[in-house]
Amino acid sequence: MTEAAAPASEIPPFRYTAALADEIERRWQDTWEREGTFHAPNPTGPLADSEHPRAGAEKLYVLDMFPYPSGAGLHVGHPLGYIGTDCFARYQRMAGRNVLHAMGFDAFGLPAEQYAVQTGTHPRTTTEANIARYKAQLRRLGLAHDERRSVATIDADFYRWTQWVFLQIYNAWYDSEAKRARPIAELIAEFSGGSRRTPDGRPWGELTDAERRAVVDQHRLAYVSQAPVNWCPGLGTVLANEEVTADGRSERGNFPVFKRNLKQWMMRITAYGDRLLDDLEKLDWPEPIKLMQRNWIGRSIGAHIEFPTSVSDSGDERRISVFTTRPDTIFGATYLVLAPEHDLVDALVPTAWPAGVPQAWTGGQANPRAAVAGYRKVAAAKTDLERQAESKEKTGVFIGAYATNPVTGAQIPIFIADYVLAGYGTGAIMAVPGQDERDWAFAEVFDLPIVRTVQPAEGFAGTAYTGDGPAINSAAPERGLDLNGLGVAEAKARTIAWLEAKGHGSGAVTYRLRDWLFSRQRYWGEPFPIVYDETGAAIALPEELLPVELPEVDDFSPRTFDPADAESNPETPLSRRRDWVEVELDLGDGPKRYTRETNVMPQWAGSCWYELRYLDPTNADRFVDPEAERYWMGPRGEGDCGGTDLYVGGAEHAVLHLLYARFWHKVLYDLGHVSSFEPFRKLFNQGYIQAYAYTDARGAYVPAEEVVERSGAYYLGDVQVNREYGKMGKSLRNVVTPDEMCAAYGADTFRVYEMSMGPLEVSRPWETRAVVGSFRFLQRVWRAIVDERSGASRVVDAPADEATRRLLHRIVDGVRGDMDAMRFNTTIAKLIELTNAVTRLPQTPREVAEPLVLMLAPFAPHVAEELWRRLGHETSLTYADFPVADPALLVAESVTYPVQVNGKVRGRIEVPADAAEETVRAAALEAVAAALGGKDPRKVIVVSGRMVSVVA
RNA sequence: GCCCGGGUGGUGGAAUGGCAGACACGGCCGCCUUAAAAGCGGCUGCCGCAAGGCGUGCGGGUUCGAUCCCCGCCCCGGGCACCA
Repeated sequence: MTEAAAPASEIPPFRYTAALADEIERRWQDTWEREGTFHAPNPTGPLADSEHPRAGAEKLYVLDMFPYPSGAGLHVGHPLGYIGTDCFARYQRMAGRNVLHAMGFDAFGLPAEQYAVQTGTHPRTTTEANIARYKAQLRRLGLAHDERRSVATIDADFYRWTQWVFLQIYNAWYDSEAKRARPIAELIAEFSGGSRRTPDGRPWGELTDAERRAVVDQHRLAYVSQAPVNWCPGLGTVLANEEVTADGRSERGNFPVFKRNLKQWMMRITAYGDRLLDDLEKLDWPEPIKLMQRNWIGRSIGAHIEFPTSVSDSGDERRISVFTTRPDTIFGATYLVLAPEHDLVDALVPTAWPAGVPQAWTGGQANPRAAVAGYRKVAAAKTDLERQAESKEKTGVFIGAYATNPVTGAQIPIFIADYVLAGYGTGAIMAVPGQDERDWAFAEVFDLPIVRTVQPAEGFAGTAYTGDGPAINSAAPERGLDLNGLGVAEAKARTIAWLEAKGHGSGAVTYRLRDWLFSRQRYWGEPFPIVYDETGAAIALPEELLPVELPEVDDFSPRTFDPADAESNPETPLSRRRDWVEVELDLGDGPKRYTRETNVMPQWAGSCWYELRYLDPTNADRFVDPEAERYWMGPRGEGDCGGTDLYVGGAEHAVLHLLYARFWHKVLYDLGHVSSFEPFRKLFNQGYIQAYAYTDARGAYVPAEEVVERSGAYYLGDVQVNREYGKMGKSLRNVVTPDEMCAAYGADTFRVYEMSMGPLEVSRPWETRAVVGSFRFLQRVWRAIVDERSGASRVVDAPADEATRRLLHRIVDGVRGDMDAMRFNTTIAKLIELTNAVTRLPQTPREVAEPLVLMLAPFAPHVAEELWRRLGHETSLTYADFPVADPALLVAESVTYPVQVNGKVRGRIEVPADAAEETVRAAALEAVAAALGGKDPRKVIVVSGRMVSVVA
């Protein structure tokens, strides 16, 4: 032994160091895996276990939004929510519940496909390698998942059931009377039995096969439509409305998106608009997320009103149907506006201007047809961004035709203008400038009449008045309608009744929500279980032919185009595999040749139902066993929606994933496949961990970990750099990984740090140098129980002193409350408080050491298991009872009251906890006698157990 | 423009009508050490030598008492955006 070895020996041999943490953590991770510690028993089936300590216990289903396994691996921000749910799940297990917590992978996605296009590596190869890496990183964090239940959406065993759910949706229709989906066979039965009328009234038996199929297909919840869709040439695929940003670009890649009429698969989510909206009431979700869904669905209640038009050149009588939320303002409808692309425009435009048309209405054109064509051309050339920028400036052109206001009988001009959208309502409005800002602005530009039909409030100085008030100028006694004096609500009801009685319209509801565009021209997604026959009709494959496996291809790329080439057409990667596309099948009428659907499903498909597969991941006969679903997700009584007990993830999925998943779940509910009618009962949005990034004078990012702060400025060496705050990312050179933190301090320290840095729902900056505080905390806990020099126990069986015992029970009580409410940061603060108190004691009483270790276990499970063992326990603490406070010890013996005089603390008194109010009052007045200066107080308020306030 | 969420020490945050700043980082001082690191202990909102005063974005209000409730404004973050 030489002198050189001395420094190392100065660290006490049994100190809780990173090396010891690492050893403990890996050992316990192996033990948990070997013993299947976190397996949650199902009520029946292969995952049932009647011997399990929680078999038959009250259940709790805790769910994370499962990740897309990206090639970059995890940074410290990613596992925040996962650690949060893990701490909560571990606590709930100790509190007696049977907790289901699993982790899977949303593994179809664009990045692996784009990588494949660049390198030729199969997306499956990349994705599976990424999943393996994620699993290793997550395992290192000690997350207590039931690993038997892990699924990946790319596994054929999984997507077989994604395809199966698609078939359920395809083979269903929405019965708007019953307000639920029903099997398509029941619709066909109604048609053939004659209880339901065919669209054109002919008996079902007289329709050809093709006609029948067309009628049925019009009702399906998944259908092919030739409709305007979002075509993104830069990505080579179409996109859902939800995937297009407000300025008309793709959310992913930021490429321009164009409206094109293309044949695509759609999902009839609009049929569920009402229920998706109304059932939000049942959900325990953050209010802002509910609001975003409400806004996205955008239900408007109003009326459809029919306006007869002047007879067109062709001699047809045409009526224009408008949608309005303000039928009560119909007396003020002084013109109509159609969207430029509205179907009726061409039929209505006459060849020549009527007499006396103002020059400003004509767009400077010699005849209406030229005016319409000219306006359409200008409107089409505008990008969405330009439209927005110019949204204040109203443009339009008169089409040369007039309509009749059904209530006033007045001839009112018809315009086209781009402020009316083809895709909303009927694509036409009655313009009421008196009560609508946009109509007012348009009326001013074209000098159109403005009639107020609601008396503005006293002192109103604006233009259009949209508030409530009595109706004015709204009587047509000769037509049987008089609204004058009525409030808005009453006037609406009266008008709708009149419209319906006279056949001029009816009450109506419209939605902003559009049907969901469900096909993508990509490779790396679920193939559709659909083939086409020689007539081009779509035919669903029978269940026995599932899964339709994704074939191998040489070229993973869809054909992409110049991002600005709006006239290009999609071409799918699968369409190039002709030997896969052309297939011979016997679908009941002998072997025939069919062509496969070559689109694939969007990335959202797998995430629409994965939470159900966790419940019964090995089931080869059903997507989920009904009993397992009822146990884990079933309603908890009359009116309850059921669903997972907790769902944690980022707010960025507020509309997309959460709306689609709710929709699928409701279809499955209607068809009797699940007992819950909402998938996620409680939603919690975790915040994000963000980071500082630094740029030098050239704007290039410099390694964030090498930057130091000196007197308020930031330096890399001697060079001053500029600080930015935002995401963590490779290109920003500010990534910190959980792996680095585990190596430097251990997973337990990392977990404690992430949970202690703030409330789970709040975003906050990462600060590596602060992690040491959590490390010191765990070292103190360790030191309280293990002697650093000898490794011997410092725990004694002698009882704790009264003060320590009271502190313990107060902390236990607080910790329970905090854990139930997922306030992990304040829980940890309390545990630190207790630890700091114990640290000051010469020895650690067992009656404090054991509950401390148990309360620490959800956050630092490895070191807690290790200490639990050193405390003499032979089994894992996973199912040990979480400490309970003794209520008798929560009542303080004496209370210190601050005494305020005129709102300022001027003294303190200590009195027995059960002192009468008079006693407290007298003691308080005595304590502040000096401040009162001999005067009698005007008022004395004694807040029991809190404080005394004296008004001098 | 409209709708949400939020502004508290040098930093992350705590307290939701009752002693503002729990707990932690950082900083300062000390112990240990030849020294450094680690660890441990003390102090640390601001002004002031002190007594004391001031202090939760700004202005007002309710209250014995307001970070908390109400009204008006400013700033930051998010969502929606001609939706009839």
